[in-house]
Amino acid sequence: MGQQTFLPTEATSTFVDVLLPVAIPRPYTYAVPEELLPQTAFGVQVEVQFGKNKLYAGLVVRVHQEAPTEYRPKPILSIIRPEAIIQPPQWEFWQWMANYYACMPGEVMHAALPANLKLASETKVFLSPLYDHSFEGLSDKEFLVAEALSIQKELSIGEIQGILQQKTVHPIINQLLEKRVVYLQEELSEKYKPRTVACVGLQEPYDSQPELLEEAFELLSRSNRQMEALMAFIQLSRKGEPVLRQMIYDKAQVDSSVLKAIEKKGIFRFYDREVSRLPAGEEPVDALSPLSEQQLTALEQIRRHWESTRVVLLHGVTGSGKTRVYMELIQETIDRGGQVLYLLPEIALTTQIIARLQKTFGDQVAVYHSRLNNNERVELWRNVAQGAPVVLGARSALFLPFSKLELVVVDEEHDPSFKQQDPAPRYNGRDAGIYLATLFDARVILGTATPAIETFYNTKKGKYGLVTMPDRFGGIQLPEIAISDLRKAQLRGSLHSHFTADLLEALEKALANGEQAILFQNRRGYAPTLRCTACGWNQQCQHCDVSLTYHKYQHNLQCHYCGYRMNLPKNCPACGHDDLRLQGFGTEKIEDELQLYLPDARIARMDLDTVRSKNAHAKIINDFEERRLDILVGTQMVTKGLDFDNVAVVGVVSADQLLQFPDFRAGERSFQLLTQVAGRSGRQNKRGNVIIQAANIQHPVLGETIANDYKAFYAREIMERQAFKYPPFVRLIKITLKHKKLDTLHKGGAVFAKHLKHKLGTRVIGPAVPYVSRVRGYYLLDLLLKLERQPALMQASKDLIAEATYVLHRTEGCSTVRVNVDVDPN
DNA sequence: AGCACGCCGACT
DNA sequence: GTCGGCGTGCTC
Repeated sequence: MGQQTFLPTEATSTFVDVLLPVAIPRPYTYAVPEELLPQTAFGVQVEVQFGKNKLYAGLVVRVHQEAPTEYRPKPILSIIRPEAIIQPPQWEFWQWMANYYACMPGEVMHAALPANLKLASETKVFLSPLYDHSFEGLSDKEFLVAEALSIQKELSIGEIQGILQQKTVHPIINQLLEKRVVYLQEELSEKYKPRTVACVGLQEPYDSQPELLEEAFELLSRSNRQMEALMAFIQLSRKGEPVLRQMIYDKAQVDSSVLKAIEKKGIFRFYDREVSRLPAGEEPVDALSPLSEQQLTALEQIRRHWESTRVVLLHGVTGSGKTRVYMELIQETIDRGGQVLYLLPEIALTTQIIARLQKTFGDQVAVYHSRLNNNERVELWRNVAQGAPVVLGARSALFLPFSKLELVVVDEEHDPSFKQQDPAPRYNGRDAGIYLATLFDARVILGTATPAIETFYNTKKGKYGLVTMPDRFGGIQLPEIAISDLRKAQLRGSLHSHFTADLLEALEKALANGEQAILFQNRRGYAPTLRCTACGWNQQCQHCDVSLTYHKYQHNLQCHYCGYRMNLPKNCPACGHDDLRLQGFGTEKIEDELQLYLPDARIARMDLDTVRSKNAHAKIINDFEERRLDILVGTQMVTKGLDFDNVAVVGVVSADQLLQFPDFRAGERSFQLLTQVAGRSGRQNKRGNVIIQAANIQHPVLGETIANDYKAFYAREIMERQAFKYPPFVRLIKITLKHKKLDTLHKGGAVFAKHLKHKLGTRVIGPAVPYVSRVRGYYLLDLLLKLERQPALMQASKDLIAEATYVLHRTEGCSTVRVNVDVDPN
C-alpha cells in the first residue's frame, strides 16, 4: 500500500476501466504498467490517482487494449489485493441499478461495498527532516502550523483547518512547502483489520521431529513451570488444532514470562492467527417442524408457478406460517448447493426471526444488518464470496457477492422501508431483488399479509404467481377488531385524555388476567408543538420548515428532520406571553398518561428515542417476552417482526393520523399498518382483541381492516389509482431540487421544469413547494413525472432529466442547485 | 467528492 | 491593496 514515490516503469498496451467511489458518470481508464499486468483482472481493487493528489481504491471493471486518444491515461499505482472482490454479475447489477434509479455507478459502488473495502487517501503534512526549526520568515499562520508539527508528528488537512480556524488552508500549506518547512504524503490506509489470536507452535527441528521433544524437556528441566507449560502444549496440540497462548496459561497456570523463556530456548514459536469476528456457528438444534395442510398446498402451488413465472407472491395472513414455507424452500435450495438471500425490512430483523433461522440452519445462516461493525461486514462479504449458503439481511444484503444465487425471499414485501430514501441509489430492495434474481435465473418469493398494490396488480396481470394462505397456523383465530369512536366518546365525556373507555377497560381486563397489551401511536416524542395561547406562535426549527417536537425525558424541543435541539423558551418569543402549551401527542405522552390511568401497570416505550442505544431494542423486547412488562407503547417499530404469545389487547391510539396523511399511498399504508398491528394480538387459546380509536369512523379502510378484507380494499384502492393516475397505472419519478437560497431555487426550478415540459407536457407536475419546504438549511422544490408504462418512455425521461440538469447547471447562478432523482418513490 | 482557479467584499 | 470567501469546472 503505497505512497507515490515513483511512477511505475513502462506502461503496457493494456488498459483498465476503473470504477471509483465518486459521483462521476462512468469508469475512468488507466494504463497498466508491465509489472502489474499479471495481477490485473476484473474485480480487483487497484490504487489509482484521481485528480491532483487524491488516491483511491478503484475497482477494475474492464481490461482491454483500447488506448484512449483524447487524453493520456495515468497508470495504476498498485494492486491492493490480488483477489477479485466482485464477479461480473455484481457489476452488471450495479450498472442496472445506476441506470434504473438514475444515479452514478460510483454511488452504487459506494452503497454496495462495506466501508472497510473502500479505502480513500488522506493527505498528511509532516515537518521536513531538513528543516532547522528556526521558524524564521514565517507568517503567523505558517508559524502556527509549523509549531503544531514540532509537537505532533503529522497533521491532516482537517486538523490544520482546526488549528487555523479557517477553511482555506491550501495556500498556507503551499507556502510552507515552498519554504521547505514541510512535506506532504498521501496515505491510502487499509481499514480492514483481521482479528488475530496469539498462538504457540514449535520451532524447528521440534516441529517436524516430535521425537526430539525429549531433549526439549531436558533443556527445561531446571524449571518446573516451563516443563508444565510444554506438557500442556503437547496435550493441547494433540487435537490437531492451533494452540492459543491463553489455553496454555489456563491449563498450566503459567503466564507469558514462562512462555517467553521457552521461546528464548528455541522451543516455542509465537505467531498470530487470523480468526473470524462473526458469531461462531451453532449446530442446528431444531429440525424442520411438520408442515400443515395449508403449507403443503402452498408449497406445491409455489413450485408450479415457478415453472412459468420467476416471482410468486405468498399472500398469507399474519400467523399463517409463511416463515415455515420459506424454510422448506431454503432447505431445498441449500441441499442443491445454491445460495439464498432472505430480505427483511431492517426493523423486522429482530433477534426473534434471526434465532428461528439459526436454530434450524445453524451456521449456514449469515446475518447482514446495520449493527454489524465494519470489520464484520468485510468478513461476511468474504464468506458470501466463498459460497455461504444463506444470507438474512436488510436491503443492502443485495450487494453481497453471490455466485450461485438460486432463491430470493422478500419477506414483508409491502414494507415502505425497502425503499432507500437518501443518499442515492434510491433503490427498492424488493424490486432490485427481483432484478438480481433474473441475473442469476433464481426464483423469488414475496411474502406478506398485506401485499403492496403494485405487487397484487402484477399477480392479476399474470406477471407474478399468487399463492394464498388464508388461515392462521394451529387454528388460532384472527383477532376481533373494533373501532372506538373518539368523537362520540368526547361528546359523552368518556374520553380520558387520549383513551376511550373501551380501550381502558380492555387494558384493565387484560392486566387483571395477567395478559399483555401493545399500544401503537405513530408519532414519537411527547407533543409535536409548543404553542402560545395568546398569539398562536409555535417554535419552528432554525434549519427546517417544521415545528419542533417537545421531548419530555430530555426536556427539550427537537427537530425530527435535522436533529436540532433547543431548550424550552419561558415566554413566547413573539409576544412575550408566558402561557405556552403543548399541543398534540406522541408516544412519550401516551406512555405518561396511560400510567396515570393504570398506575400499577409496568409500561415501556419503544420508538427511535428509546432504541437508539445498541442493545436497548433487544432488551425491551426481551423484557416484554419474559413478562417483566405489561404494556408496550410504540411507533411502527412494534408492528414488525415481533411475535409475543401473551398479548390480549392491541390498541391504536389514533387511526386518523394515518388516514389523513397527504399522500396517494395513505390508504394503502393505513390498511397495512393497522392489519400488521392487529396481527400482534392473539394467543393459543384465546381470540385477540384490537381496538382502533378514530374520529372519522366512516373511512372505508377501517371497515376493510375490521373485516380483514384485502380483496375489497384492493378493489377500491385500484379504482382510485386508475382514476387519479397513480401507480401501478403510471410510473412516478420524483425530482427534488435543493438550494440554500429560495430565489435561486425557484429560478432553477422554472428552468428545469420548462425543459421537461417541452417534451413531456402535462406528465410533469410542478414545480411545487413540498409540505416540508426546508430541511437542514436547504429549500426544497418538488417535481413529479407521471409516465405511462412504456419502458422507452421511462428511459427517455431519465435522459431528459439528465439533459435538464445539464441545462440547469449552465444557467447563471444555478450551478449549485442540487438535483435528486427518485424513481418509483414511496 | 475534492481541489484549483477566478471573481468579489471587508479589513490590516 | 490583499486576504479569504464562494461559485464553477474538471478529474482518466
